[in-house]
Amino acid sequence: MSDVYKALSHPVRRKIIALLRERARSAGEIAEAFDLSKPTLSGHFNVLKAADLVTDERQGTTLIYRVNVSVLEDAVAGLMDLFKIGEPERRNNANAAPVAPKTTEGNTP
Amino acid sequence: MSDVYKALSHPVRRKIIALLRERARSAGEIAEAFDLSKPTLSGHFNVLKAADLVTDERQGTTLIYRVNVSVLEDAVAGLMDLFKIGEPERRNNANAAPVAPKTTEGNTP
DNA sequence: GACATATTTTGTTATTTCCCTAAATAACAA
DNA sequence: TTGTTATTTAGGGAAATAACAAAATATGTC
Repeated sequence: MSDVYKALSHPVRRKIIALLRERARSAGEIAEAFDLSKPTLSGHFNVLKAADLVTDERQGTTLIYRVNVSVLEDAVAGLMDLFKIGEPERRNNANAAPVAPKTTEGNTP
Repeated sequence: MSDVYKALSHPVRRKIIALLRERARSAGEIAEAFDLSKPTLSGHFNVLKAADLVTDERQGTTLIYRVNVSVLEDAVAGLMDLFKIGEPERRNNANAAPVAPKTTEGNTP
């Protein structure tokens, strides 16, 4: 799930998702939408697949890509949780109890 | 707004946001929560500031960091828009009208 | 088998990112 | 001014990322 943010960090990959959100497309179709070589796009597909944001299915010689909607929704939910949208943040009590704060992820990447 | 995804792509920066979401903290306080040097954390602060995800305010010799909640909420909204959550995606009509699809961002990064 | 099409993998290069130590800056106290 | 604390900037090295051309793989047709 941490790969999702990395996958979303590149504008080309975000646009690929936007294209696939409209309809499923072949690798070649997607490549036409960019001024990049097919190997470069293929690398972006791999990043998106590693993050489970897209799936591919072979139809003859072509590969059809689709978005994985549930993972997308999880990403939004995770972002909302990260920001705890809804609950107000405390304004400024830096002198409060020095309790170790609970956080979502590990310290040393 | 494109810097936001890049800022969120690193686990340390996401944890910084989670910490600041609990309460405002000084740079030193945040640094204590990680096994990284202060200059390294300072670099992460700069990325978060460039994305406008946090603000800082000097109090004497210390710098107090806070999350910028509105930008966080915008990021969630942008993500929901990217995925058009709510509207169902079309399943497979790759032969549909060849209209240039409207996307959110530019082609050549 | 030989050939064409669609896509990926491999190898290489350039750029960016992340981390560190050392030095610089800012604010304040003595 | 001198010193102390808090934080940043500067410089550099290792690793990751992104791009390309060329070669390899997969599928289908003749």
